[in-house]
Amino acid sequence: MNGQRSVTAEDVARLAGVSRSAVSRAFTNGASISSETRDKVMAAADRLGYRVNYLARSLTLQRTELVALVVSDMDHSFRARIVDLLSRGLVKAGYRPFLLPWSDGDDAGRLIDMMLHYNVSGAIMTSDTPPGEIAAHCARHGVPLVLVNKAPVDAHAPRVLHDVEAAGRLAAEALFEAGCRRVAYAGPRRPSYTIDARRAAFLRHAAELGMRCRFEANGARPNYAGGVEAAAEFLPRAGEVDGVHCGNDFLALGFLDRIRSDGLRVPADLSVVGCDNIAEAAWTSYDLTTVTQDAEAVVSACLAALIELVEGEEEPAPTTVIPVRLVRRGSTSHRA
Amino acid sequence: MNGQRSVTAEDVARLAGVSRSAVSRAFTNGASISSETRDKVMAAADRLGYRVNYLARSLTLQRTELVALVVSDMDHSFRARIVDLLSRGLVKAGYRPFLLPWSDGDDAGRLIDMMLHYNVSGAIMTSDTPPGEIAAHCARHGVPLVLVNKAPVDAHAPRVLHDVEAAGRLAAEALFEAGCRRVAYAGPRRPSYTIDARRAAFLRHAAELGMRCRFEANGARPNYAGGVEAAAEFLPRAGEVDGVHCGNDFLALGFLDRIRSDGLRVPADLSVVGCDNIAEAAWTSYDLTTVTQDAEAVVSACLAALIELVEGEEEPAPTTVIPVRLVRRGSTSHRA
DNA sequence: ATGAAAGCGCTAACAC
DNA sequence: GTGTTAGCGCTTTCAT
Repeated sequence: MNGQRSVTAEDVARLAGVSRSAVSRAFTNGASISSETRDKVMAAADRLGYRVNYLARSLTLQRTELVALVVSDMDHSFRARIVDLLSRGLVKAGYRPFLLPWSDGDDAGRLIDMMLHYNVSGAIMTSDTPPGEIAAHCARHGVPLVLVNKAPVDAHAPRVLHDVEAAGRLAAEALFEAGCRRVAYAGPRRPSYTIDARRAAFLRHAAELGMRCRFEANGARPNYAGGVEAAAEFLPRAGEVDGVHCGNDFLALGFLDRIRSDGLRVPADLSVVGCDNIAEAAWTSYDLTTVTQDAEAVVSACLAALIELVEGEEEPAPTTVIPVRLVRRGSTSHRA
Repeated sequence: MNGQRSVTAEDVARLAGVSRSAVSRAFTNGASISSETRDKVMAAADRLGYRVNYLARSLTLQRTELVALVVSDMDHSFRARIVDLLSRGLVKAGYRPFLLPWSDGDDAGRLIDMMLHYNVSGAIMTSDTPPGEIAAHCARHGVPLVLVNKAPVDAHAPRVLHDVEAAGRLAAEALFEAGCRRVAYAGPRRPSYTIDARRAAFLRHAAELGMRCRFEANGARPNYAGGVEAAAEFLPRAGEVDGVHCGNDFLALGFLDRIRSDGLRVPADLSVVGCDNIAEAAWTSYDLTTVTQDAEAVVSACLAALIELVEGEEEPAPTTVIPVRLVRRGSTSHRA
């Protein structure tokens, strides 16, 4: 099935009546070649359907355009969005995204193997489950790596993350301004760098505003099901508080659904604030007040850092913090 | 930054005191080599951190493990799921997913260029916006291609799709069994192969069951916003019907939210059936009855077809239809 | 079982 | 500006 021998520069050269190198030059930006021969080459190439073999080229060039995209939890719509934006940005910048899915329990060694087998010129790691150990491998083997919303690692690798400190503060302020004075926090049991950092900031700022955090409720993972679980743990003590901050939006939505089916009204009985501003948060059934994480800004900073790392002279900033802002919706009461 | 010269088979050979070919053989499955020399090679390779350069290898082998994943609309969570499953499946099967994002208005030529530049050994196209024209290019250049949930194309390319006929029928039956007799259809204006085919099947089966379809309402795209738009168009005539089938779940959720905020109660006033069974459909706020499309089955059929195409002797089936089934939830009334 | 040598498709340094 | 030549890292006959 896969028969047809591919057409090579040699074939084109023969047809155009020039040398192999002329063909190469015709396809190399800024090579010294007369427009006349270039035209001849291009015509021949067109006729034969010739395409430069980038794999062969990368052999001589000692570099590829491949960039590994290490990603887990694609079912999280925020992550899917990031991957989408990243891959588009990479292509636009002349790179080719190479998808390396990561699952809990995978072998970090195999992952780094793949990167090296294919000689990727860089890698991007998003979501916090892939172990930091991978970063050390990348560093050792000279693979430029950028981390997105991930914990710092021992190895030197630039990171891009949204402003977790501000996010926690904004969540606390939003509850405060909604009139809340006694709050709680609902989060995942599974550790997550950004969620945990945000939680800490939230608790600190809540305390500063005089809103003591009465208790915390947990679900297993930072998704809808985790929110439902956290709500179940929360409900018996619901009367003690008037505001809740949830670890992320997915969790908040599950939390909302669960407490509502128990008869609690939002925001009358309780104000709720999430984080991420996923598309679903804006849906009428939820109308969730949340802290927005600007995916496009995160991605463009990430790409800038990677490109600087790969092509640039200077080191990119070790950490780029992307600003966040509050999106006020119906899940927090509006005080006059 | 990207300094370190990569270690080659030559280096390993020297350290192990053997020839280059011995090294190659040590890494080639089923090559004739004594376990003694293999051990020597492996030890040296380990010490140097040697990895076979697959790009160089592919030059001699005349084939790569690269598979292009042409994907658009990754913000659709169902698509993200498919991409996730596909990439994991490909990696497991020894292939490497190469992500080629597609946006409306992109140039099909550039896309095929990339595939050829990198000598991909196959391609998978999901979602129906990328033009069928790409398939013709693939065929002409001998790139094995599998289509997922896409319209048939002129070029010969195996397709995998869920059973649209059954899906339409199940939706009609679900409404009928919920007691509906006068129904409507809400869909996107933007054409979509699977959605359009499902609509046709739905209308036909509804008629057979004696439920005349009174009218159709449309939104622009098959997403939440499109559902809201369709609902706006629907509401003035809401009284004429007792059941609605929506083009897909995302659209159904927007539709639900919009009609509910107008005071309509589901399923008391109206039963609603979607299609896809996205995660959100199960959320308490929606509890949407829907036709489930088994993403895992779709993906494994797709991979099987691709692998058969690339490695196999026989042609895979031109079309693989994946069964669907109804998931009954709260958006349709239960009759005794 | 092993090494030498040729060649995969390409680019670049070197002569002219 | 153009052709010739060497070489990128690898696999694979072909001898031995």
